[in-house]
Amino acid sequence: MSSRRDPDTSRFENLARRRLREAGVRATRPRVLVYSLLHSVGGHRSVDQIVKLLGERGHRVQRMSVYNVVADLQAASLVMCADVGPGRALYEVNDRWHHHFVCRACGRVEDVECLEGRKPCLSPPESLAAQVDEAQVIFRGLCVDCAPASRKSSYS
Amino acid sequence: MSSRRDPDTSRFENLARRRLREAGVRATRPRVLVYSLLHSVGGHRSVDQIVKLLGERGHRVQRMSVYNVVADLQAASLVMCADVGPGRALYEVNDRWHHHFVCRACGRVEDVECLEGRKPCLSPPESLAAQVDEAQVIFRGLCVDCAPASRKSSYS
DNA sequence: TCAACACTTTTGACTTAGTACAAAATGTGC
DNA sequence: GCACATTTTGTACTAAGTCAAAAGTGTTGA
Repeated sequence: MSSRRDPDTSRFENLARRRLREAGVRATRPRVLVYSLLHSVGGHRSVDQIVKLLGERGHRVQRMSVYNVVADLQAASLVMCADVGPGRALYEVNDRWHHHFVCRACGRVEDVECLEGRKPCLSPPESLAAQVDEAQVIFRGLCVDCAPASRKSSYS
Repeated sequence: MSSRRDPDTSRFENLARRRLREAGVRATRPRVLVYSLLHSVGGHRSVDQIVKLLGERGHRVQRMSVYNVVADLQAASLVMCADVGPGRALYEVNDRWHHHFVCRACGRVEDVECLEGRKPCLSPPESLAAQVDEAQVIFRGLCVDCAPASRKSSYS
């Protein structure tokens, strides 16, 4: 039924189905929908935003299902949770390892290229006797849109 | 009244009062209590944990007040919010700039020394045309207590 | 292609985290 | 010590995430 709505959508969904199978997870309806949505819209999305975006496209999926799905897809390394500080969790497709910049003023999140491009890109001090498999960096400051406004007050 | 409970407590509270004044914020009861608590117990504490810990010490403070207090103290650079991923915000005293290690299994948070020791310790790529004032790193993996347990399954 | 079965989704209620606002209280400078 | 603005308190509310049991669906093997 969804294949008749939009040619692009079905293309994304077929890709999603294949990727899911390859990763060893069952290609259920919510999983295909969530994964292909994240692919098509891009960016960093919260669970409720995913539910809303799918709803707008005519796909009713439960909130709880999306919570399950993102957890499963994260375990399968198909999506990743963007560390942007406390608050609600944001998810994105896991293509290339990267970091994030968060604007203090407007909350906008942008990707920051990782020089390494793969997971353990920074090494923690030896003293931490544990196995570390990833190091996410959060850059904070003011984005190009917000910087001028607050710079004005610094100059006064 | 609190000064008669515990000699150490009043010492922390006097220190806190002085620091608050120096930072230009009014030394109100909740602020003094929260700040001296964070100093004395150390570690990374959520708002509700702070309310509970204060309650156990005989100080009743509203949850809402603690939210206000940590926001004010953060603005005054007296406490900082530890970026440990989505979920509730954790606060700690702001002494030396450092990063965090979070255990995937038990959620434990540990401090990781920052080689620089002061705020913008990593530079973002030039392409991000914005002013960046801090870069927090979150190391994820398994802590010394959890590592052996899951290593077992990797070896099977 | 079909049936069986385990794995997922759905549902609704519940816990936890954080916010809004107005009234009461309190710290600080004079 | 007073006046006044700043904070705190209390209550109610929204948002975010979890739990558990029943219903439903994808996959495997015949």
